[in-house]
Amino acid sequence: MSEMPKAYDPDSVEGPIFSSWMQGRYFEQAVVDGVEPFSIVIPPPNVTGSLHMGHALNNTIQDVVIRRARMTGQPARWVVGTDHAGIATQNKVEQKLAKQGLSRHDLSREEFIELCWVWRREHGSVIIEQLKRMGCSCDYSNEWFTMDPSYQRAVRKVFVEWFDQGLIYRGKRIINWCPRCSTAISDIEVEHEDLDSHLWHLRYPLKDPVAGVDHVVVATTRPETMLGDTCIAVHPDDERYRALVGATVVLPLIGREIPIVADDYVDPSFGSGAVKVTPAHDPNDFEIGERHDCPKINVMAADATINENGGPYAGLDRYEARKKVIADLDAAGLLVKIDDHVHSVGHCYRCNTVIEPWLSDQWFVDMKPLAAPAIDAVRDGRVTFHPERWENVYYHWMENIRDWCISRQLWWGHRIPVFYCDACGDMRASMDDLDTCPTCGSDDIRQDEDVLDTWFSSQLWPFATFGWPDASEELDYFYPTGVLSTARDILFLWVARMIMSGMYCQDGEIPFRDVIIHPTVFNAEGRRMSKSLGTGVDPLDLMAHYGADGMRFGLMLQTTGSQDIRFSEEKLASSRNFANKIWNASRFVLMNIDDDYVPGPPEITTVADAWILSRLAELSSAVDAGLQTYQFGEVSRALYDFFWSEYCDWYIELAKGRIYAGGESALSVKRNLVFVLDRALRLLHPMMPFVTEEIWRRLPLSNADGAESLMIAAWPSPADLAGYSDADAERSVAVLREVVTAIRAIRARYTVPPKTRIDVFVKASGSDAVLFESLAEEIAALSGVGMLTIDPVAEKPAHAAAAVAAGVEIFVPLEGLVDFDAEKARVAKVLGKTRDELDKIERKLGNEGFLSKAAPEIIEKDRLRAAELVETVATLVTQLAELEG
RNA sequence: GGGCGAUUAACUCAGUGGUAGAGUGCUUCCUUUACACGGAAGAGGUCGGGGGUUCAAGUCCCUCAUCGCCCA
Repeated sequence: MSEMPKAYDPDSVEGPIFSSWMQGRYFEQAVVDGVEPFSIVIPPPNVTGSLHMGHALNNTIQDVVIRRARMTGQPARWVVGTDHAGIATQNKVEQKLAKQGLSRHDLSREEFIELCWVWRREHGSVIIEQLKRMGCSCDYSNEWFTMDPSYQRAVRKVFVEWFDQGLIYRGKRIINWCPRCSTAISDIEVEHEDLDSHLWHLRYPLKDPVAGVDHVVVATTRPETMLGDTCIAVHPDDERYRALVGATVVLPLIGREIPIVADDYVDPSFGSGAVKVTPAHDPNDFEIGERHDCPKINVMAADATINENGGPYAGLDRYEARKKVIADLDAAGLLVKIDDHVHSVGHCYRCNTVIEPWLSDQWFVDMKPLAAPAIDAVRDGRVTFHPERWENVYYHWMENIRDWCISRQLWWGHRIPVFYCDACGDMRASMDDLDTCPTCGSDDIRQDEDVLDTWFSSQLWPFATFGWPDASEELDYFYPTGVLSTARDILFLWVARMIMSGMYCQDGEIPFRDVIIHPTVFNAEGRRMSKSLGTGVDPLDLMAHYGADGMRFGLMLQTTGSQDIRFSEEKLASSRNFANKIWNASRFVLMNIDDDYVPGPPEITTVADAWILSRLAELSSAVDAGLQTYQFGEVSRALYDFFWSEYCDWYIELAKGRIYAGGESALSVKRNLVFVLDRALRLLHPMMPFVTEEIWRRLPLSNADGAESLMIAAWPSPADLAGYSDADAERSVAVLREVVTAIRAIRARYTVPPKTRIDVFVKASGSDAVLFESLAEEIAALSGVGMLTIDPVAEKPAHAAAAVAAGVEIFVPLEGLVDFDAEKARVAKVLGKTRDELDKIERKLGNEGFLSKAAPEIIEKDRLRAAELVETVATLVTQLAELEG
């Protein structure tokens, strides 16, 4: 066994440990008949992506959950892979082409798709490698991609079934068009942002004056769309315009004659109360246009320039057209006024370009029939959200769900398997590509040009990754999965759709039981981390500084159910220090294990032994329960406190004397040190897999406790350790700690040199005296005491510092050192605080309501506390009097 | 406009009815053979404001304020 370096060095440990896990094939999990499995599917990262803080957090959570499950003996599989990210991947390849002065239209569709595959082979594994760097225990031998051949069959099967059942339909609708990506996107891929803009009031002349009125004023936030206006609408009850309904307006700049119609949609209080209606460029206007049978004139091309329908403005970009339209209207005296106005503008969630509501032919999914069972699954608890409040967000969206636009005008992706016969007009969805029309036999047949939304394929992830649509033992075994962990912005894009499609495709069986919605990681200023804004932090840099364990644990410390994370690098630094602390504690234990050490079970020979084992038992139940309810912050704090503030600060310190003394006591304390370290490392392993594994392999364990690797060692079950619970030992050590701290405080107050032994008198009688006698050795060892005297009638020497701890008085003779004035001030302050507390508690005990209504154990606790406080006050009063005398 | 969340020590945050906690920072002391990525001892909060319920409220209810997010 090699010597342990003085400081833990993640760099030299993480690589070899990870390789050993891969070599041991511990991440792989086959079907085990008759044993309940546990599985997780990773939210497939975008194949073009690289690890960001959201991934780092989310994958740490999944790794913690799956590692615990694996250690409990459940067959555990974590499915990994990437999604083909239609827009993003296509962008990457187009950028590459652009460098050669080419666009995808210079290539055939097939050639372009082949380039996408090449790109994926060359760059698509970046994020998978980064997951390995983090230590994620995914099954990398079974990596999936949403364009895999069997996955393509899954997508096609769902499309064809939904098509045949009428759940998928084609229609000419207003959709969200991204002019940069040159494709439609769905409603939930649009992000709305309030922008400062204007409300332009425009004067539209009437063809013929009505009752002396020769124009109508309309207000608009998008003046350039007036080129496509096909009517003016007013509210039917609006007295101002009643006479004008049915009149004709001559559209300025264009000259088209358009009617004034009455429609309930119009809000008479907004703007002038009259609105211009552009049915091809606004979803509400589309509806008005439908109701009044107005033409839908599309004035914009796919790149958001004005098309030939825009007359003199054809060819202008939408914003140039806006400027020119306003200028021209102004010149014609038709611009009435411009108000400041804030309005909500949709942006593409991929590229942040302003979305254009645009009329076009697209494919949609009718979501309501799919949503109904998925709502029930959450209502009746088959699927549970953590934190629970996200269930309401889910219900709200699902109950108001709208049809999903699934067609994308891209080449890279799952091509829509719909075939049109130009000879007979047949249109059908087909599992197999068609060369001839099944109806008329013509070969004049073509496939739809569009591909499907990437989310259409990734919604199938929880079952397509187990081989569906083929019958599969793995699907039967691992589906439904146990946990889905994700960021909240994916709730609708992904989680809800997985529940819907999972239940549809798997006979109503849900895809996962628990959904974890983890916090969002913001930067220190509370801003969203963004690569383009430079406000992000790179997890790879963090791992380089703090180790993968430091980053993981630092994130876990910050993960609570109630609050987003304002990312604190300090927490990572303290987590790195924590790893080093554990390393050094282990180093101490191993340095003291000599060649003739024989592994064995723990042996309780002192109160400290009983205490640390009791604390271990408590830790195991806290960690086990906490992980099962996804309380990652609480679990990590429990582990931190146990290792640092109990095992290191007290148990190891108490062990030193016994080790140096040798003999039987040395052997038993070594066995306890090893046993507790072993079990605690197991409990910590899911959060800090590397450092725990590295240390654990060095531990001298008995065959019963050993395994090739910590990651497949047995999880310490709370039931196995429950027998070590010992309330008496815990109380005794609490007293020990209080007294030691009091003596150390006296030493610090008078700067007694560390090596100087001091004499200490403890004034205790009865059961107190017995307790102190039993702890005398430990107290002395930890506070540098030469002679400890326990005496029921101890008298305070003249030159002595004094303290009250655990209800007893402690004297430390310090000839010539005591500063009486400082001592008086200190005692007075402590006395004041103690009296305040006593007053409070006595008021409570004098309250009839409290005595009659509070729980008896609470009252008893307060009585004991009051009694102790009374003694403490009396002692302090005496001490103060002596100091003043 | 509707909903959700937050407001606790200088900073970042735990704490879902019974004596206010942690990490970091700060002060003092300590290079004691596990660890200076350390040890010891300290200082520092009327738990955003107001009202209510309760024997008891940081914790439950109402209300206001501020900040953030989502939906329309």
